[in-house]
Amino acid sequence: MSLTDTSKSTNCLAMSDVLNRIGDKWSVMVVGMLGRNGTLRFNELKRMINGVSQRMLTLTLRNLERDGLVNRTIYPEVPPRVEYSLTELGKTLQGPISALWDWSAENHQSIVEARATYDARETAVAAENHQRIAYARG
Amino acid sequence: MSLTDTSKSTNCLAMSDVLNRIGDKWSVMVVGMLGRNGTLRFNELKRMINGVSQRMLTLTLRNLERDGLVNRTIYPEVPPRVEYSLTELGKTLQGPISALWDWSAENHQSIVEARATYDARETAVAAENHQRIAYARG
DNA sequence: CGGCATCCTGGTGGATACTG
DNA sequence: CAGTATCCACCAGGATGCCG
Repeated sequence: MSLTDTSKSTNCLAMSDVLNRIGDKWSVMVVGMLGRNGTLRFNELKRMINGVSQRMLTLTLRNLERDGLVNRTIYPEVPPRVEYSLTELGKTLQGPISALWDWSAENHQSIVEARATYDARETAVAAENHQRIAYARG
Repeated sequence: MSLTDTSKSTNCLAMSDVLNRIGDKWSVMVVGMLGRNGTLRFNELKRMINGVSQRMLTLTLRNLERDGLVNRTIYPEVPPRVEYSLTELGKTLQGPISALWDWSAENHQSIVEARATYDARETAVAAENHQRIAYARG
């Protein structure tokens, strides 16, 4: 499926659907972590992913499992042990996600600078408009 | 910046920040559309991106502009004309996004099937538990 | 045409407490 | 340890109406 095919509406729907899952920051983080570390337990993931709540990690993992991207293995021990890893399908996602991750690392600084420039200009424009209003009022 | 560097916390923050913008489905759609069509007007984008509201398209475009990913050109005519296109930085995003788009097209079906399998199993388990409860109650 | 301002609602997700 | 359950605050985002 080449890039030129993406104008088809079916691809928009697929992209939309996929984005609803992997566009989620926690999902990307989980796939990234599992991709690099192979197999991780629940609390290991929780510690590695900064800011994720227990609830969100649980939901994220369930969704990834449901979509066939993550394996969930339960060991019937006491205390319980549950291990997560990427499925073969999940591993194929590593490529695109790595590309995104690398892009972020490379271009984050540019974005931060662009924001600063934009905000400075917006502030200046706002001040100018304020002046105009003052003039109009006499 | 290679994949092995992504365990650094700084990269997690950058990724998180970038994901907040490009993880948004509308942003991805807009970049995709502008990438393939070069320059588009507001209502052209609105027509091409199925389901986007005027408000969300406006906000999405403003954020992309603020992040230095999209150019906004106003032509002081009547009726007004505003054209949008990707900046150089925005164009570099096309690669990662295309990769994601292609992956979606290729693997969407697998995900749909995985969901169906998962849901069928969950339903079966729920039914089984229901049986157990019935037994327990006598 | 290409917005912006306002209102309003549903869902997202955090905090907390409890369980096998 | 690895969840589940419940409550609740917040805000994302749709609908609508007005404007340059």
